Amino acid sequence: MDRAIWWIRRDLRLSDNQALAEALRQANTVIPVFILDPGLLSSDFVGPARLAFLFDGLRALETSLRERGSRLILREGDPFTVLSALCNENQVEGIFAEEDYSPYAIQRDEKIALNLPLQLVNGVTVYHPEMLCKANGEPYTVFTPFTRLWRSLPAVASPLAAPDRLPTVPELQSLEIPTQPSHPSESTFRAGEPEAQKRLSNFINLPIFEYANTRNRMDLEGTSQLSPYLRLGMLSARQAAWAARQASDFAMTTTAREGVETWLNELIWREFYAAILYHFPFVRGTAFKEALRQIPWLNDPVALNAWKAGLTGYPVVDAAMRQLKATGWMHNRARMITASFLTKDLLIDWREGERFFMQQLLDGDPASNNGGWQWTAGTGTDAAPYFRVFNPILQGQKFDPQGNYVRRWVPELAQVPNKLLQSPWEMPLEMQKQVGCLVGRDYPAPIVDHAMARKRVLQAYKGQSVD
DNA sequence: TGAAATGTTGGGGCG
DNA sequence: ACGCCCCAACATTTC
Repeated sequence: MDRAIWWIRRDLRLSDNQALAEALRQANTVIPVFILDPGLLSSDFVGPARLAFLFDGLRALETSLRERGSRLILREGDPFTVLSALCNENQVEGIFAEEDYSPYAIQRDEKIALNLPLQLVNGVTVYHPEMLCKANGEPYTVFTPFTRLWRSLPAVASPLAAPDRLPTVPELQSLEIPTQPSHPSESTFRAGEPEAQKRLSNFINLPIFEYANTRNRMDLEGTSQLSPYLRLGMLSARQAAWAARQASDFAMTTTAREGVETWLNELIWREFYAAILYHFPFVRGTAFKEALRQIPWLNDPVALNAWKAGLTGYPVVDAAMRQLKATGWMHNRARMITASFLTKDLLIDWREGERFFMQQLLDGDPASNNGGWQWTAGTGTDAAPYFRVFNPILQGQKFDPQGNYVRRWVPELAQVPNKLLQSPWEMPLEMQKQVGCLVGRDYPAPIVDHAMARKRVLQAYKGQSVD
């Protein structure tokens, strides 16, 4: 064909882009198009942080396109309307896009494919969810057999190189990439493919070999922090999995091998939740476990706001929530702790937390975020049992042993001695004065007593659960 | 990818 | 030397 559109959605990269590669294979001229979809941008599952990251990512992509003789066409509106107009006015014969498995995307794409020549190509995950089913065709709902199958599949294909040159794009009208909204004040995530690839290569060069030991430590940078880049496809899942394979060739010690395998496992968790959402789209909004759809939530709006603001009186919870707001990212261990606190200590519906995380996180992904929340709430596939209640004090002591994480994000506690840092209300009044932190004035008293809350949530879940 | 409650063991102080 | 108690330390069970 002569002209095709590369419809960019969550694949803001030129390297290892199977949709772009297929468009280039089939067409002489490829028009890169991104559509600002009001239906998505105004959703309450989107917030300014990720929008700003998206717009910066588009700017970076446009730069890369121009360097190769192409350009980015930015339009706004309902995708079907926009694409129809583009096709009619420019004799476009094909539209190529990376398949997206979220319910909204599936519905949108099915409707478009009825009337327009849309071809979907795999790429959001390494393997298509349809490939990751049991012998009888049923999807997996337990992670362990899923990961066993994932690892047994033919080796991950090597990623595609970015094309050196791209065809010239006809003169088409294009919007300016918005400069609003602004970034979280302390975000360290620079958008764009070059940054993503640099971070990946840094990570597999050394930190990956320590990953098994350091990944749970909130006070260290033990994780790859690649999730925002995977979210918008500045890095492909295949590039990440391929890099892990390369790293495993250099893993000489047991620790190093464990590090690589543990990190790969996290990538497979991402594929697992993508497959869950693909096969069970109702999990967006409904507990996977039928027996846990009637939990008597308290949903106290005051408590919810305290949680959002990082003012619960539990230092590790507050540190994490403030990190989220300030940077658009939160350590995974901290995500589990804050999610457990919201659902189990405060007895607030996991959907409230899911939505807030989607609004705040640069990496907010409908599948992974939903999977994580349902896991913690105990309502999901292969989820934590309902009686697994995190103790925020013990979690802080274990995974922030020197308290550097808490001190970084909750500066009013900076002078509190280590022993009482995770439970500052236990400081004698004399000590509170000495360290300049009166509990109840300079830092909140705990909004709930954990021991009481634990008993309460076990009661609330009891009888709701059959297992 | 928990934590609390309960049970067991074994060393040491002490009469 | 012996029995008794206390209580860490560790293991198991329960939520």
